[in-house]
Amino acid sequence: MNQRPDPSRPPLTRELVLRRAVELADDGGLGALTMRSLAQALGVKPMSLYHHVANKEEILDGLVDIVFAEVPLPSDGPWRREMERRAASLRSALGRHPWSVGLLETRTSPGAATLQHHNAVLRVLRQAGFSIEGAGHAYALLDSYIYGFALQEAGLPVGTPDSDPEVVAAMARSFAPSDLPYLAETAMYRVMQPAYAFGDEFGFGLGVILDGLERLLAREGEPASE
Amino acid sequence: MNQRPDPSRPPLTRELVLRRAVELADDGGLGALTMRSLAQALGVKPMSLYHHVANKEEILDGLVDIVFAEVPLPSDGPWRREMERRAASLRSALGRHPWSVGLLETRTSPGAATLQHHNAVLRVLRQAGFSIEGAGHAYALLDSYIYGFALQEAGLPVGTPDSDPEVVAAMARSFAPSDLPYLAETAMYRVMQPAYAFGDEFGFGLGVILDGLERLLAREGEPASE
DNA sequence: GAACCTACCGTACTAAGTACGGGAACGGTA
DNA sequence: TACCGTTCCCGTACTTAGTACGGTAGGTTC
Repeated sequence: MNQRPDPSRPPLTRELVLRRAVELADDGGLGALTMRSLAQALGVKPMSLYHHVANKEEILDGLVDIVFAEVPLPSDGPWRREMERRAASLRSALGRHPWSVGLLETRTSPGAATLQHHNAVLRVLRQAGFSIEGAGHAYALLDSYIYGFALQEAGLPVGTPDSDPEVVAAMARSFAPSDLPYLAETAMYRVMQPAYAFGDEFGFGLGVILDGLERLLAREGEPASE
Repeated sequence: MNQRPDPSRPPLTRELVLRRAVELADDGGLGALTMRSLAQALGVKPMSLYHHVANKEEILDGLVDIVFAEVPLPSDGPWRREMERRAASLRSALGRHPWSVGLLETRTSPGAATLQHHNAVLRVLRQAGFSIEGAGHAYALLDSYIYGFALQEAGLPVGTPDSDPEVVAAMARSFAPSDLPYLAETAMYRVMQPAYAFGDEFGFGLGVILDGLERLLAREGEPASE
């Protein structure tokens, strides 16, 4: 019937569609992102979206790439500092978009930003002196940690503080402390520490890992290994 | 109309429903698990399921707990060996049920098996000499790594071997090696190693982490810290 | 001015979750 | 034997998704 009912609305583009999709997923989760809701958010009818993306799968692939695009590429500083920075930005990007962690499991075709990101990280590691294999080890270890941490954070009820009274109460209802004394002990300890936030654990684990990688790097320097 | 069209079929139970649900998810992914498909697999009509579970959410919660129930509880051996064992079993359980990794992100109410599992792990760590806080650090670090690793493994196309020719080909199509030299380098290296499998990375990272925790434990022994 | 293209929409089909209201057998109980 | 409650199950139907199919209005091209 009509081409553009409201001519003041800018024409749809793939970029615009993806950006709005991110917003919808951010508040409301992936469940709130439907072709219909997305169309409505864009002031458009559902089927119009299909002129800019092939299907919903393609939108989901695009979303992952947008998240990676938000993580600044590491640059030329000392490798350990660069990796710390990257870990922090990646974690915060995953935290800003909690749905992205779940998506990583299913999305198998990386986008351009994702590939560039991987390349930049490998560059830092290689130039720091890691062997190809060592860089692979290091990268797998770092990313496993970061993803896993983000996954656990995403599983917590909204606020980062683990001491959310409702959660503690729900937990207390679900088991008798005497049956699970060690769990109860830790739960107690955390409740008593009003400042405790699970997010603070991140730095600790990252430190352990980077220390380990530093040792690996030193060992790779020696010719003894092979 | 009729109560049980096929009297030879055992009556539905919550357990039976959940077990079949696991099977459906195992082959076919979470997407293949619908109330309708589940009912059909059980030889029953969809609405019958609702007499044993409140809704699909409850099924999903149950699935996570089943996965944890498959992981043997650690026992009284040396903590490092117990943690290695647990890491291996947990990873393999997550690998057998790749959908479970994604579920962890959304499921927030742990089941009985899950709670018992946490308790048993904390017990090992505490009895090994970790402080409450140290055990928390250690646990968060270990699980982040294990979950994250499983997440990355789940993201790989079915077979564990990263050298799956189709994937490599798809990657090669999606970027010019000269633009992403470091990524290309690693991709090449892996293709040339026919034996390379991402799964083999697991032990490396775990070793780094356990080494770090061992040092932490030694440090906690000293009184200097506080 | 005919053919084509771009951007969009209307309609309609299919699959999924599930509310609602039975109904058939079985076990008391009287 | 008649009545009744309980357990397990089913039929129907509503709602919300994704998306195939086939337009249509306005530009663009020759």
